[in-house]
Amino acid sequence: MNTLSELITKEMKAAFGAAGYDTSYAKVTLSNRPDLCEYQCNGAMAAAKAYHKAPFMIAEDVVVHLQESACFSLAEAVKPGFINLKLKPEYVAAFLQQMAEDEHLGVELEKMPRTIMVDYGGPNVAKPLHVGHLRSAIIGESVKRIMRYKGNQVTGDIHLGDWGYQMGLIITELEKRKPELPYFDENFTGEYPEEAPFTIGELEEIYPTASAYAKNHEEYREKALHATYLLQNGHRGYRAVWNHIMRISVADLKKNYQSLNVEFDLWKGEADVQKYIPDMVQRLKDEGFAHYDEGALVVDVCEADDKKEVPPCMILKSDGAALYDTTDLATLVEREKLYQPDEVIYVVDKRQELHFVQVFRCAKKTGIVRPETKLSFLGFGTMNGKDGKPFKTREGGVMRLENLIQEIDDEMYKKIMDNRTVGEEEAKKTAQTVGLAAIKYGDLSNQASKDYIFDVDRFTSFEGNTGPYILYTIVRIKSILAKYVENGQKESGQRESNQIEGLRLRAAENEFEKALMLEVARFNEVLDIVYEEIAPHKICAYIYDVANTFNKFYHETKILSETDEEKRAGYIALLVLTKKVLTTCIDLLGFEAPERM
RNA sequence: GAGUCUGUAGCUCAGCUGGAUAGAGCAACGGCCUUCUAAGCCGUAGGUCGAGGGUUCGAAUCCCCCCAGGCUCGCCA
Repeated sequence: MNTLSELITKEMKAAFGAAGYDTSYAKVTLSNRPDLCEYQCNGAMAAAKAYHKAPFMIAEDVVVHLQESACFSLAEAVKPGFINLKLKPEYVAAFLQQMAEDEHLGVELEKMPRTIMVDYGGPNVAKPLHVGHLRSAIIGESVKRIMRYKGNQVTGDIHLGDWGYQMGLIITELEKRKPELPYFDENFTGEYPEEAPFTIGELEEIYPTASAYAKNHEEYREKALHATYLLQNGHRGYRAVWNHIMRISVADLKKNYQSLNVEFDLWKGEADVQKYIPDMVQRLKDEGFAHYDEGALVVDVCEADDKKEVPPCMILKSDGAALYDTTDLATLVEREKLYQPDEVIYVVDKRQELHFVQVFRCAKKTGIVRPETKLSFLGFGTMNGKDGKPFKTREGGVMRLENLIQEIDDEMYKKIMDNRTVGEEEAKKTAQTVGLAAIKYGDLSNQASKDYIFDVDRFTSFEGNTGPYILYTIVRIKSILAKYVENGQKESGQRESNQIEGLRLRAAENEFEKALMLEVARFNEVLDIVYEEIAPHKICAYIYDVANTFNKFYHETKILSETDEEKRAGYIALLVLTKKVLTTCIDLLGFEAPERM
């Protein structure tokens, strides 16, 4: 289905052509002067030079051909050379009707669906999630959903950090505490216990303890490094411990991500791709891509038009160990082998950009991915506190994600209990739903690539451009629709479940209704832009506009008490569509609306 | 030092493939609940768009140059 702008532009092109001007000047855009018109065309001014003619005259020539148009109620030439446009209410209503009947609300699916992998999340096993993990999860989830909505085959991969030094630390600390465990008995040949020797709580305490201790105790550090080495080289007991760590930690991570409404299709990690490294390294050597430089094995990735020197991609350290370049390349090896993605999107901290430039270039150059595979880096900025510095707890430590969420939920719960008389159970659940929306909307309404300030007070204040405001608007609509159904049942005594579906949109009769219709009609156009630019924040901007326009309409219009039955049904049809647009959008952002709040 | 991003109202942010009077929200001040949820709506006030040049009929937007700040710059990830 075309967008409204496309349809209008088509009309405008015909008019430009009929008036004898090139149709490329006929682009119509949303008006930036809503007091004057709904849409506008600035092409006459651009065309003035080419035709050696005053812009206003060109505009007048064009406008003549628009007077009989089926879609414009107003088409006038103004001052320097603007063409101001207003749409016929019936035209807009017909457009919305078509949209309402379309399964995808008028959004065109990708004609050539692509296989896309979104690499996001990236938590480290055995370390608690902290606020640093929040943005990747939130943005990545939204990106995944947006790509999917357009009809692509999308896979979300969490890319666990499960193969590093932290594992050696945990093993070392565990051995120190419980040396009697069979994992540490070199002569043990039996079955290791199925039960893990620690709980998730202990695990989370072991890592920071060990990490801190290692910093001050060289011998301990050496031991941990050695343990890491042994683990990576197949030490049977350590491998068994590693399995325990993984099982417990992943279960906990799943729980945490679930509470964020974040869902991964793949739970792959660094450990999964270690097996590809030897062959990959060998091939890079054999085919002459890699060479030794200062003792390390590297692949040059600088290019002729680089403005600065791009350091080589490092494959092996001087001591022969793999590092993160290696792992990311091996991950691409596996992805190519198993999934052949057309595109891989990395949703990671923007400070890692150089690393990914190196990896992407190396992967392309060495044929790890096909030349046509698109590798995209979607870097996000830092989440700062009110002071503009990276977000910390009051004590200056790293804020755990759970605590942050809890803090927001508590605030929300208080607010809900203050405002309404809802049961405690419902209030608790609603608080979580609204709290999550507050956090996600607060994040996603900013451009992903920029740093932003996470202000708990602002996000929990729930006024203005916030997630809760959006939810409140949806809840209002739901409430009206529910009452409409209820009233209908009372009047007719019937129990039709679907009274609000299938009602026809009517031409708007007042400016508030029309404004809402025009806003809702922009949905497919906005989604195309969001998709092309991978810009979730534009969804936020859009639904904020929709919510505002709806609330104005709501304020000016008596919906349920409207006596003209057809008119009332038309309102309901509009509300149903508005609700669909809003709920679809928040679903793409990764949160949902409660029934009441 | 090099590269890169950012600088818009007191605060937080849109707008940036050039267009009419630079938009929101918060904070401040003033209105609107016997009527579909006032977590709402309406209004007032608040800006030499970091500075200076340039291109253009027209610049927050494009180019140049400064200023300020963030981030990155081979053996941690």
